[in-house]
Amino acid sequence: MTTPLVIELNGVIVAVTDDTPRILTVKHLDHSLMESKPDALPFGPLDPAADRTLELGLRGWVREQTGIELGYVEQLYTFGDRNRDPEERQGGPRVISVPYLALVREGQLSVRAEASWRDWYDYLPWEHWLSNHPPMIDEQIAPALARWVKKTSEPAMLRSRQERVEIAFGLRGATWDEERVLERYELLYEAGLVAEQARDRLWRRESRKESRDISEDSSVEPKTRFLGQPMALDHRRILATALGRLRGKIKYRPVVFELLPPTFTLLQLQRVVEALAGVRLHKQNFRRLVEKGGLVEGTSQFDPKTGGRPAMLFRFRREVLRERPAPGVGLPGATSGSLLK
Amino acid sequence: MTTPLVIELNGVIVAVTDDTPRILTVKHLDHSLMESKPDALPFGPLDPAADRTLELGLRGWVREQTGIELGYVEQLYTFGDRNRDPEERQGGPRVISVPYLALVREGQLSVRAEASWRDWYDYLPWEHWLSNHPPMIDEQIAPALARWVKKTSEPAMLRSRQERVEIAFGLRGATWDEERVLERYELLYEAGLVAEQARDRLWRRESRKESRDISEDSSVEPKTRFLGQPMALDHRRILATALGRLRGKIKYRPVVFELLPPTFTLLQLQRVVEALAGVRLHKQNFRRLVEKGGLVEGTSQFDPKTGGRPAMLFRFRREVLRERPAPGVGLPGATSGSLLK
DNA sequence: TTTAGTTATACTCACTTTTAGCATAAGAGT
DNA sequence: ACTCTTATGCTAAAAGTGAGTATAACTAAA
Repeated sequence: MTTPLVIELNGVIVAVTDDTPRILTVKHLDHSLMESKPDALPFGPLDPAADRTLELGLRGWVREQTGIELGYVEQLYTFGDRNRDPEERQGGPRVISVPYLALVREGQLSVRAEASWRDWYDYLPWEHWLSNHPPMIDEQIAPALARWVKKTSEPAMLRSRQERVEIAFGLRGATWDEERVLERYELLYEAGLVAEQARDRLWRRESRKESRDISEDSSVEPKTRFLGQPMALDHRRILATALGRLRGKIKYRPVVFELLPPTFTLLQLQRVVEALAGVRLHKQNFRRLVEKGGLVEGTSQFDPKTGGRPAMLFRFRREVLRERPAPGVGLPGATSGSLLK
Repeated sequence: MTTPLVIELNGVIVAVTDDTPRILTVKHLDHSLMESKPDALPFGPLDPAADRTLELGLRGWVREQTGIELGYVEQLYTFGDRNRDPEERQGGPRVISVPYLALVREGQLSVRAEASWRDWYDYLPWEHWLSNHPPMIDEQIAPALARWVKKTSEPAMLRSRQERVEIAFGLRGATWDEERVLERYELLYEAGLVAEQARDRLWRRESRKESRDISEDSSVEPKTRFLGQPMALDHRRILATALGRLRGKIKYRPVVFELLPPTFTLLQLQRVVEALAGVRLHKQNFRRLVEKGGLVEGTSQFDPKTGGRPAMLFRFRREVLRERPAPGVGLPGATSGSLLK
């Protein structure tokens, strides 16, 4: 008698419109105790007999649930911890999920009514540094995490938690690393600051058999409101993985262009990068970098609707792939040093 | 009647000794037509009932097959294309494989007799640029790939192949990107330059049912010897994935130290980086970079066995994690540009 | 005990990149 | 004509990089 196994495919479908990064969500029938149906990513199981590749399976589910035919797609990670899906506890199969990141141009698509575009910072508001250091971090996150750190009595664990918190959230002089999105989400989850943790705890209570799963001090924060909009299952963890990956990738591969029309102004390009990285950039230097770096080339067309002087329209310069080893847009602190003899 | 599904866990276990990167292999019982048993990575199926996480499952298999208890471990990718495992064609279950990269310190380990350490460049010799541009590239690979490119008649396909080849192998003025290891292996596979492709083609012939799987022009090169040592199943593809990932990662995360003893000389550190990247570095500048970059700190101990002046022993400086967003060792061309406003 | 060979480490110098601005250009609206 | 807005050109100072020279501290052979 073997335990059945299911591979679930998830799609994090990203577009940037109006300088806002958005993801495509669907409604999920949740039999949980959460008030309303939480947002979910498009997802569905792999059909081991019919789907020739994982990616094709994913494309099929996305087509069916949202009406979109995906272009650029990239595998993110494989989550396989037991009991990520609560149905597993009620005798369901072991579920392994394989999420994909997909980049599309929102304007050129129409989606099913069941699906809708949401600002991804609604789910991960602490990642939004466009205007400034989000006050939420100092006002809610830092104190709550400090309490959580102190909840453990073991000194080694305490130091480890302390270090994780400081590095992840750039506290006490540590520098904020915009790529550590997943680390941040997981800390907030462990510390009980996101609604999903409370939900999963309830499920854990219900199925008392595995009481050791209830870690002694991962408890719900009483006075803190939960942070950000929750999602179904572990979809927010997947979203965090996607955001982290994308923030990393734009630095060394020209993926931003998947989110832009074939021709665009440099400010449009900059806004997309900023929206993803969650950081504001220096306009003149950005221009110099992408232009001199050979990443784009001017068409001789102009965009008259800029509000000021018309901007030249640029296009992605494919040849850069031959010329430079890691063509991306670069972000603060990217200078790491080169040492060829 | 559902098709059964199996998740296979693979470990690419890396150590660097004598300035040579090595991987741990085991013997694989292969019912194929290949002369002798090909080398394999340690691997085994996930037990959906017993293994709480994928990583734990992997650690178990590695322990059993090699006698090693793994430390640093990182998931690589999930390969799910149908018929990667030839047994699938003979009615076996659908196999999805999830490989992990593990870094260990070889000197401190003793492994089972069934397992053995192999130079990873034996399997991927074209990646070895330590002494110079490997002659194999110009003498065998470039001409063979050029023939393969021309085998297609469709112009779009031809251009696409041409571009892939040039970018992957740094031909015709393109720059060699040491991270594109997987791209290179896959090109060689498609072009029939590695033994695995010939083997898989034979299997494909045998099970005639799916004749469309035989792509018209992915044929075995007649006059060329196959390149590099073959491995079982698709383990060489997995190895290529691992090498590419590791070459990327040393640049922005301090993973090299997982391969070194707690204290080491700067030359030891440099040799490990060189072994992985397959590139030689400038000694004085390397020293400046890791020292000023805060990646290491001197102990006041010295290593007397250097052959010349004794070298100071250094240790990894953990605090760098707080200070710098992406602490790694840096390689040629890493200057990408930073644009904070 | 020189002397040659080997590795370590300090320092320099000529560039190149990056940061942070200033300044001008070319449109729209009043 | 004036103001506001966005685009784009340009530059000085600071920081970082690539390639070497010079010196130090050891071992082993002459």
